[in-house]
Amino acid sequence: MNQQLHNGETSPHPGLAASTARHYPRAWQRPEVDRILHRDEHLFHEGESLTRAYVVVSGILKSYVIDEDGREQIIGFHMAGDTIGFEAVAGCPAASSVQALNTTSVRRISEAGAGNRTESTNQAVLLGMYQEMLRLTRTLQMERRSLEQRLAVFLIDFGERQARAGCSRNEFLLPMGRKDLARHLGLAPETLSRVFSRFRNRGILNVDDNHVTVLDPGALRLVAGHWDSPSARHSGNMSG
Amino acid sequence: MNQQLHNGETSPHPGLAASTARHYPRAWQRPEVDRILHRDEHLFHEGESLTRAYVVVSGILKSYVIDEDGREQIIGFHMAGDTIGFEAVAGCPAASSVQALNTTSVRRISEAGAGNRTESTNQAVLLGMYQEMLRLTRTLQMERRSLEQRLAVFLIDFGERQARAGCSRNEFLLPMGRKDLARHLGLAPETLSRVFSRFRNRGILNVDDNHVTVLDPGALRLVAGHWDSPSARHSGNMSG
DNA sequence: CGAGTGTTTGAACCCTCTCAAAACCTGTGG
DNA sequence: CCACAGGTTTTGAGAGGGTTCAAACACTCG
Repeated sequence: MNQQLHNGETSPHPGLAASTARHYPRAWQRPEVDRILHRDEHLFHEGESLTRAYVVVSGILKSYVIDEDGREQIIGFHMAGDTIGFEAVAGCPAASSVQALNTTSVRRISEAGAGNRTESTNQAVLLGMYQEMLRLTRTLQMERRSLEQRLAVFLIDFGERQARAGCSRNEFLLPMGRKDLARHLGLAPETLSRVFSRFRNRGILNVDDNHVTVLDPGALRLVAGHWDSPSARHSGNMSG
Repeated sequence: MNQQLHNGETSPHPGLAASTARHYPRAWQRPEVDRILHRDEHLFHEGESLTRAYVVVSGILKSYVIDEDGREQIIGFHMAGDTIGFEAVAGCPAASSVQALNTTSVRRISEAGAGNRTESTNQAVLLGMYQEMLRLTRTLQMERRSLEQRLAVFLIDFGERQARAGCSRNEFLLPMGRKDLARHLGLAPETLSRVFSRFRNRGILNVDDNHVTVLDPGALRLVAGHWDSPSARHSGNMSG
C-alpha cells in the first residue's frame, strides 16, 4: 500500500529539473513527440470530447477541475511516463482539464473508437485506469491527514518519481509554484510555507524557492508514516 | 453518487445493464440474484484477486480501505444499480474491501480473462471505471468543503438515488449508522451529530435516528451549493 | 527604478476534534 | 412488564490545527 522507499542510495547525477529534459526513460529510445505545450497551455479542457490519450514525454502538467464556485481543484500532477486522457478510449468527455506548468512534450498513444482497439490496448487502458483509481484513493486518504504528513508524503513520492527519471531522489526542483502545490495538497499557500519552514527549522530539508534538498530522509519518512496527530492517540479498532 | 451530479449529461452510452443482460446466466434461485450477503458480510477484501464484477440488486454496501494506522476510510456507498469490482476485468486485485451494511443482493456481471471479454463488455467496464473516477474526483472535492456542505450534498445526492429507486426524495431511512456516515464524510461522529442538530434547529430537516425528513429542500440546496465557510469569503480569481 | 506577482512571517479567529458524560435504543432475563 | 447491560447517538467543554487577514520581503518584468 505504501510506496517503497529505498534509502541511502544517492543518485549518480545530482541532476535537477534542467536535466529532466535530457533524461527520457530508456523505454522510448528517441521518443516521438506529437505535441509540445508551453507554460500554461492546455492539452485539453474538462468536458471536452477526447480522441486520443497521451503519454508525457518530458515536462509536467497538472490536471484540475473547477468547482461551482470557481475554485480550482488540482487532481494531480503528471510527469514523464504518466498517461493521461484514458477517457478517450472509453469514449467519454475529459474528466478534468490538463495544463502544462512548464514546456512539456507529449505523445499520442491511442486512437478512439472501438474497432481500433486491440486486446493489449484494452488491457493497458484498464490497467492505467485502475492505477489512476488507486492514486485517487490514496489522494483521498491524504486529505484526512495532517499538513505535515501530506507534504512529507508528497515530497517522498516526488523524489521517487525523480529517481525513476534518473534524477536525484533527495534534491530536486519543484516544477510548480507554491499556490499550485498548496492547492494540490488542499491547504492555504501560507500554511504550506509555514510547514516548509518548520521542516527547515527541524533540519529535515532545505528549501530555496523551488530548490528542495532533503537533508534527513529518515525524519521525513517518519513524518510521512507516523504522526502525533490527535487522532492517532485514541483510535483502536473501530470497525462498525 | 452515480453519474448524476457532476456533468448533467444524460448518458448517451448504453450503460452496463445492456451489455450485462446477455451475459448473465440463468441462476438457480431468483433469476437476477447471484449472491445474498447479510449484514457485515464481505463481498471481497482489499487486495483479494477478483474474478467477477458485481452489480448491486438491492441493499447497500460500503467500500473502504484500511490505512497503515488501522483506521477505516470509507470510499463510498453502493446501492441498487451500482457496479463494483471493475478490477476483476482489468485482472487487478481489489482496490478496496466491500462489505454489506444490510442484507444485500448482488449479481455477477463479468467474467475475468481476456478471452472472455466482448467488445461491449469492455466498453461497459471502461465506462464504469470512468464514472468511478468521476465519483472519486467529486468525493475529493467534497473533502475541502465545510461539514455542513458535505452533509447537505450527501443528503441531496442520497435523496436523488432514492427518487430514482421510486422512493421519496425528501424522506428516507439512512441505511448506515452514524459512525459509517461520519467516516464517509470524513468527520467525527460527534461532529456529524452536531451538524444534524444544527440543521434540525434551523428547520431544514427532521431526523429521528435513521429516519430523515427534509423539510426545506431549498434551504438544504442552498447549504450544499453556497456556503459561508471561511474559504469562500475571500477567494476570487485564483487561476494560475 | 517602480509595478506586479509570488513567498514568507505574524496574529487572531474559528472550525473541528478529542475527551467526558448524559440520553437513547435494543436485546436479554427476571 | 420492568430492570439491566451493551452499544450507539447526542450534548457539552476545552484544545489545537488551519485559515484568514495583514504586512514585510524577494524576484521578475516593463
